[in-house]
Amino acid sequence: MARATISDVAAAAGVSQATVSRALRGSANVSPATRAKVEQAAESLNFTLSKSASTLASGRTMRVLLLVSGPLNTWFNASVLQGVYDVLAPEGYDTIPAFVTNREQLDRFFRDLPRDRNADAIIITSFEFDTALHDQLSALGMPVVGLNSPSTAGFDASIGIDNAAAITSGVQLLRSLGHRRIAFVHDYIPHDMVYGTSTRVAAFRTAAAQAGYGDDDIVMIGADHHDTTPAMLDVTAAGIVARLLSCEQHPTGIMGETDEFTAAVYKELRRQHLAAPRDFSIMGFDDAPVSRTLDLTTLHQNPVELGNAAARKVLALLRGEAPEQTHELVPATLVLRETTGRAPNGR
Amino acid sequence: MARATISDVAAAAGVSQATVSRALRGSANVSPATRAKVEQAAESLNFTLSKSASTLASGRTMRVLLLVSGPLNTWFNASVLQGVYDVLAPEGYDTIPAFVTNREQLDRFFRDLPRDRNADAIIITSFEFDTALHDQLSALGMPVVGLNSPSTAGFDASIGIDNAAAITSGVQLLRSLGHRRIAFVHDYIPHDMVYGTSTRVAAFRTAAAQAGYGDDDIVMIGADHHDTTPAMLDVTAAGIVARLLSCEQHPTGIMGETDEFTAAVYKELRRQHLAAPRDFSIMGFDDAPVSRTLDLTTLHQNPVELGNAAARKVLALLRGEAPEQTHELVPATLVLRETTGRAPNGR
DNA sequence: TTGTACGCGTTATCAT
DNA sequence: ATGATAACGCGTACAA
Repeated sequence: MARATISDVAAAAGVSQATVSRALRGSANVSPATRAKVEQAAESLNFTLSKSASTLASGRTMRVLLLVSGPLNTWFNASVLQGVYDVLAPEGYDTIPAFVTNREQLDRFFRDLPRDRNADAIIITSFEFDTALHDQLSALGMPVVGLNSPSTAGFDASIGIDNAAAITSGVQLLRSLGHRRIAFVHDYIPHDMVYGTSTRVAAFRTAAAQAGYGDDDIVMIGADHHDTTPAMLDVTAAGIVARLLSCEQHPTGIMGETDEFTAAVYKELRRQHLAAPRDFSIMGFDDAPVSRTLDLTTLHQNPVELGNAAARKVLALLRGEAPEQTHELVPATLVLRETTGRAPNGR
Repeated sequence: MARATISDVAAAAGVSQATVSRALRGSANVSPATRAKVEQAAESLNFTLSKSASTLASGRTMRVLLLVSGPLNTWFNASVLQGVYDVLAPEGYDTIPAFVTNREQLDRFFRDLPRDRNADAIIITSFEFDTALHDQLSALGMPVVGLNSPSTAGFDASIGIDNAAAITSGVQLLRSLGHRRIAFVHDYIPHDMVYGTSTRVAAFRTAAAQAGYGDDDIVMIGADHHDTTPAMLDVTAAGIVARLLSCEQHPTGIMGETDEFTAAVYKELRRQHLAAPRDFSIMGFDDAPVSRTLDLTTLHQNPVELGNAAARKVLALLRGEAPEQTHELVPATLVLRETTGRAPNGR
């Protein structure tokens, strides 16, 4: 059985192709009677419109790209995908995930994007762009919405959490608990600056200074490579803890860039027979599931909702409307759990 | 600047459209000289082939659907997606994720799939199908590959882990450690049987029986609802632990259906001042990152590699070849960590 | 409200 | 190896 085409349906319903097209897409100017006839004919012929043919004829692809930084199987990226999918799918849009791992891939991605005509819009998450890239964004010729991008330049709309404010509240928590020396532990920061990892690092620096910590009271320790395999994470964490504990007078307040990373550091700390909050305080960032299972104090964000919001902005832009809020900054709120408490005596 | 079309390139290169098409797709029968001319013309006009137009003309969409059971933001599903993407993207295929949460959505999905002509193949993960669905699969009219599906019926190819063998090895571990009574804790099993959650439950039952456990020595405890939010997970786990500990003589060997679920149960157990492996042994399934952070004994599987393999089978099928192995069953291997040990005395 | 007819940008068939 | 041309299946002015 060859596939039914729109003209088969037209013939079966006794109307023209154009009317079938209008009826099936819920367009106006179709009488209820004809619409019913057409729908029935389509149903009995087991027919739906071909997305590719529609795309070719209309110019709309009904697809939106989701470009994430790094692998798709992290809690954050997967949750954003879920959130985007949730609002796009009911509207008939496909969500096409993509990711790049280095600057070269990113450049090629942006170069091919506009001419491929394979998507109507793009959502870009967690990228740290230099100005050259902002120009590329504008040249894309389609709506571009940013998610947790440090700058709004080049984006038609964006949503993100207020990293700076969140980290400030974290720093202030540690200070109010009496921690005289504090540390920030973070992932590897690649030189080509594709990833957005440095926003929180910078935020910690300034927050600590503002809270009155001197340069000697702050220690920043980053991973020295970018191998994210679980096994390597433990090794990385071990190295970080070694550096942490070998400070002349080691920090007792620790903030981590993400919950996953913090969990590894925390684990190594326990392996050294140190306990939180007895011997130190430690807090993560994200409120990922692992922070719950560890009762880790953290800063809450909801990537599913960020994805929802980004997708809604895309939809508005695609309709030619302005999003309710063009550039939105939502707070990440402190969640107190069991790993933070008063600084140990004498520190 | 209007977009360049294939005929613009043809004109610029001084050849016909047909030749441009052949040259740009790396087809045979194009002289190196013309190919170079064409490529250069395309480059200078900033041209690439339109996927939609190609699809319409050729019938190939260069897209494959990935249907997962449940949300995309679980470790397993996100990892499968990553694995599929990794092998499909270099070949020029888009990976389109989709998921359904109940039987009705699933039926509609399958009904619309063949007539939408929006994908060349489909990968289906972790679904428990009844026979009616197997027929629908065959009627899809495109390659269908299964991933961790309990049966191979209806699939053109499949890959999955050997749940039964893995669970048997887990049960035997507990028995060899001296646990006289054992329990299996698992997620909610919906009545419409869309999810594949029952495979491991059934496997545990038979493995326990074969290992010599009597009916009174086995306790199965499932969640009584399907709310997977992190906060509810803790509540669910609390209920399960309550039931576990209020048994006449409670089991000391516990297996969980997944690491995530097991982690929640384990946490509640610790909250009751019970410690593993001192008071009980507990093991998970999957070797998800959380099992590492908890040093949880578990059964290892690698969903990224499963995704890779499934995608490779799709590619083979699409080329009209037979996959290297049509139906593949890979072992899930026991990973001994810190939460299992000899049964407490007197039990 | 409905129909006519053209165009969307390729691929594929058949010549040459 | 290359060129002409007919599909591919739909959207959309424009006309009726």
